[in-house]
Amino acid sequence: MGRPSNDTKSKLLLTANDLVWQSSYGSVSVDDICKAAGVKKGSFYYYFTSKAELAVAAMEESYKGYETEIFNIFSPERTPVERFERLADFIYEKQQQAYEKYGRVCGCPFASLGSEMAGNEELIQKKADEILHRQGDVFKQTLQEMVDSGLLPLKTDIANTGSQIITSILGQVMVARIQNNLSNLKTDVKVSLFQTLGLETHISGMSTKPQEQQNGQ
Amino acid sequence: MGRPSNDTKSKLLLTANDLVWQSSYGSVSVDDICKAAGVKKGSFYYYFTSKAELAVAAMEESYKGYETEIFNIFSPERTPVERFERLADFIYEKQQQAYEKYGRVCGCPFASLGSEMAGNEELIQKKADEILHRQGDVFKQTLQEMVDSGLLPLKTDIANTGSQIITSILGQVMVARIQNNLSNLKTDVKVSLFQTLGLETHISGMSTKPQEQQNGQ
DNA sequence: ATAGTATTTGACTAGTCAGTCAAATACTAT
DNA sequence: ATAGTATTTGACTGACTAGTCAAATACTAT
Repeated sequence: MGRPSNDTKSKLLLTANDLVWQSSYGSVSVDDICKAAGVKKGSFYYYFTSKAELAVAAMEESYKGYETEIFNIFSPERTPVERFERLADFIYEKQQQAYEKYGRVCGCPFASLGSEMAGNEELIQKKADEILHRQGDVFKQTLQEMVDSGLLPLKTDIANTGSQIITSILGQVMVARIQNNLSNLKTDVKVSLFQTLGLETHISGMSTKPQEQQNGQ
Repeated sequence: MGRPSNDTKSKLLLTANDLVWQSSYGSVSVDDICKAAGVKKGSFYYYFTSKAELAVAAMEESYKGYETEIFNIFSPERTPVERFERLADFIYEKQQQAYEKYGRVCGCPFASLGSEMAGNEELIQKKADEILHRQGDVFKQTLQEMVDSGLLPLKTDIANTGSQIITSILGQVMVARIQNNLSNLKTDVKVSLFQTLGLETHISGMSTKPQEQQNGQ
């Protein structure tokens, strides 16, 4: 030992993300993260000065990956409507994957953590806020395109519509976590997205509502 | 000492609610709650068997108060539209009061706590879920009235619309907490509410959007 | 007054928490 | 091979954690 695997830091970031996403910042200890990552605590404090600093770094690391997928979904090759359709599917897929991996609906890692620690750790709150803005900017850019191309009325309040999209998605994802139930997410994200945009939903297999049941424990 | 003030239990419930709402379940210890309530730890465990049990009891206690206000807002004396208008104002007022009292935007106490502990404390998750349903039922009842009276189209999916209302509000309130900023809440809850209902907003001083700034720290 | 009960108290666990540190180890450049 | 540096280790804090308990105290009914 001494100076081996240089992925110690990224292993810590990934592990922290996993554990906090499943449960919460408060219920995951530095020891938990170290044990799960196979790293000794001394190493942890070689790379990070505090638990909160790790959390912020993990948020950034995780969001960077998410962001490239979002950039891809919102690429100019797609029509604006296709982008939002793909977004809705993407959100569902992410939650579905997390469900398979962790055995429960996990919600939005950034918003959950941001909301949990908003009153205690300013750096975490700020990072969550920043991520919200980065996400919002992507939406607003496409909304502007839609206004320019006549798909949306000129009087559209882009900033407001953008944050409506974000809040609506976050609300649905948070409720899915609380209910530990993905079934509402499957179609409703798309429905409310198109309703917010004032567009008709002509998507296959998407009437107004089926209703299933699924609930852990 | 011995058998004095019989409000020990309710003082604990109230204090727990206050502290957890401001910060989080994980960052508030039983000692914190006891100290703030002026109660010794022995007494705490005379009334509650665990921290989680207290949290659940505090949620119920707090929601009961909230619920009577909601029942009032949704009383048959008001028209359905008035009810939802009043609801939006009520939500803003609550957050405003909490902001004045605690110095920060606090969000929804039930959803925040429910989301935080969903992966760790099943009883808390279940209680949050139950509260979501109780709230949803009130909405759905009024939505049914609106369909019956022709205010909403017959084909309206009431269950879906009801949960859209809830998720949209929760999303907005959570983002307000993360951003520690109430200004978007003031008009946007009403706007998105009426948009979800497919009704025009003819409310005084409610165009689409002003924009202020307010941010602690 | 006295017996019984509800409530309070404070001292007590035993484990966990975030964070520290000096020493050991492995790599890199010379 | 050797000197310097990056990284790892494990043992160590001291404060805090949720929860326990026997004894003390205050109320209620008689």
